[in-house]
Amino acid sequence: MALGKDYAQQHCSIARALEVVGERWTLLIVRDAFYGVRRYKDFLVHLGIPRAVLAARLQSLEQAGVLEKRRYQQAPPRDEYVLTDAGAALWPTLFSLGTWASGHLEGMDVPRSFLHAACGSELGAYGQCPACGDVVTAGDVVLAPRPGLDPNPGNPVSRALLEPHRLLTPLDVDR
Amino acid sequence: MALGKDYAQQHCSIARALEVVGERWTLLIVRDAFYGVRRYKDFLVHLGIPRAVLAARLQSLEQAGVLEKRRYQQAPPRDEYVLTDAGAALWPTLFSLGTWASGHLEGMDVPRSFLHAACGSELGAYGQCPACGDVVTAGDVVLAPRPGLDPNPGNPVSRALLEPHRLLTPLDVDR
DNA sequence: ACCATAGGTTCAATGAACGAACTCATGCGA
DNA sequence: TCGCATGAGTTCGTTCATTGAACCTATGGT
Repeated sequence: MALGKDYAQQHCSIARALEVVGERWTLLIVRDAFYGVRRYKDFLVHLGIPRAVLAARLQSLEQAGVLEKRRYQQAPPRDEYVLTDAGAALWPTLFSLGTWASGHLEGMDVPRSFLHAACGSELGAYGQCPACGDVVTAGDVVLAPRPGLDPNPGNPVSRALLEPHRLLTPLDVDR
Repeated sequence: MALGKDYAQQHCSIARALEVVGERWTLLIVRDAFYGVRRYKDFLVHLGIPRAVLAARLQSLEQAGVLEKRRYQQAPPRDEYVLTDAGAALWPTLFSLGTWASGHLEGMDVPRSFLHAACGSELGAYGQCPACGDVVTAGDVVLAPRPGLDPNPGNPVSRALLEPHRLLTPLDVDR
């Protein structure tokens, strides 16, 4: 992409990471993938992203090995995009980014919380469970809405996310 | 900035974070601030960023409360940009981003390592010290070059970074 | 035969990034 | 005092990316 030309020079792992996930929209797509969004249409309506940009980003994330595109239905042919293991390893980054915003940005009311699936307690700094002491990986995290989240959103993906949902498991969008 | 119009709708802490640090160059500027870069000129030569973009980013990071601009010399007037506490709290994000790239991107040879200043061991997942078990904050991290890093870089900032350097402490660029 | 749906691609208009040149305040050496 | 150098920007024309609307294709349903 475009970041490449300059960033590649940097010879730094952070710069290399940003080459892959640093473009506009990219990390939001990855976030949605953690939330269980898998289909083109669902990314589209949930993010409000232009179609051309979504297609480009899905393709580059697939090439980078973050997402895997796989056919889940033959006729009509339908593909879904699922996080690979490498993609799922982005969870600490995404979690700390969200935690940072919750704690350090003005006027943030935190709309959702991340809970340890095993015990239900809210994850603390560095994604640790304060009760168990475990560092919790994405598959053991439950995303739960909090009061203040719009109870009647306009798109089916947001509606599906009104109920607690385990990360990485597919979201049942069509009720 | 430009991301705002769409991202603001998202009512999600990750989206809010990306509003502040999600633009091109922004996280590399923050990374350099952790490395001890403080002056306009040094950001410029180390990043190879267009001057206008750098000026815009420094200003928006200051407004967001990530960087503090402060006068370190009256005549001629000279300012430096230093991470605030809120800015320094971005360390886990940056660290996990770098860790992710080191572990999951093709053909990454890791050019630098992050060590726990107290004991010298290399930091593990989520920025924990495997020896002490402590979660290490940015101020207790030493950035150390590894073999393979260009031994004779073209700019003084990269030259200064050839020696181990504690994060957040000012970099002595002029030898 | 007609419409709907999922997942795209194409295209003109807009906006952001780029890089070179210019500005301005100051210090310094001759 | 003149002239040059330095740091920290701003200005501006060109290039590149993003946007949103329209179009396309394959299939299924009625």
